[in-house]
Amino acid sequence: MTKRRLPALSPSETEILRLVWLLDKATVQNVCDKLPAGRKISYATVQTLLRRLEKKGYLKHHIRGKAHVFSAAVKREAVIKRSVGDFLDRLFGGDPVPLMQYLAEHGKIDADDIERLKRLTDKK
Amino acid sequence: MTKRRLPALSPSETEILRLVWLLDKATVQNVCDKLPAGRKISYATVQTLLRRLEKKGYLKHHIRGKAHVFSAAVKREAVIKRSVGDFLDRLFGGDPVPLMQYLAEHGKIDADDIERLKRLTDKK
DNA sequence: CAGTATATCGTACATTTGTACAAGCTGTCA
DNA sequence: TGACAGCTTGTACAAATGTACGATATACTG
Repeated sequence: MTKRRLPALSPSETEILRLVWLLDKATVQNVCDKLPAGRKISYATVQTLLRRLEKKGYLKHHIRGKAHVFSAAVKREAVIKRSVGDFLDRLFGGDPVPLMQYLAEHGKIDADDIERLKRLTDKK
Repeated sequence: MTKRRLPALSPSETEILRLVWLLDKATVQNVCDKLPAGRKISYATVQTLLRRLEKKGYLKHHIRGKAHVFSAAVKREAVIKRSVGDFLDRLFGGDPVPLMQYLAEHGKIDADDIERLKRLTDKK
């Protein structure tokens, strides 16, 4: 099994990668259209980011007409796992509990979220 | 109230900042000593990172003997809040539930934790 | 007081990141 | 078929990042 370590994701790359995941398959234009309203960033920049994501191994593409259609080259799960892991290490020394507490105490998650979550984990 | 927006933290800076928080007050040497075993990074590099953290406004220092003693210049809480917020935005579009879910599914957090969490948020 | 161990300071430098323009292809529609 | 809208490619470039050396300053120790 080739569990090779892809080059790290930069913040902006992560932001773009998330949108590709969301769209499943996406052209540069598609990604641009999905950018949050306030995000002022040019088509060309999105394109560069997608190019880099592909070079780094996170995306692949096929051609449709004259456009590139990008899609995930590695499982989202795996990327999330690593990103969260790295983040946890850096900010909390790897201990997830403080993060959870933070989320709870700062209203990032509310009672409803907990309910949903409870259902999710119970089901497992 | 001066809620100014400090320059973003880089991953390595975050890593070092966490150690200063942990130590409360720390010299370059102290930080080096707290680095996890595998982390190969020179004294000089740690020093640069601390310098940058101070320039960015996250740390301040006073002198003790010939050494600088660094400590937090802004509340850890505030930094955490922003870091987690940014991270959540980039990777999950701001929705914390998938993150919690990830934590849950990887055995980092179990049903009991969620129960406690529920109580925590209910009480608020 | 002079030497030594320990600090900081100034600086450097290759990469990565964020951002984007300009030039050159290529479907498509009139 | 020829022009045009829409894409990609090549390239650029300043700023941030990760990493660290060499020179200089300074507190202790004998």
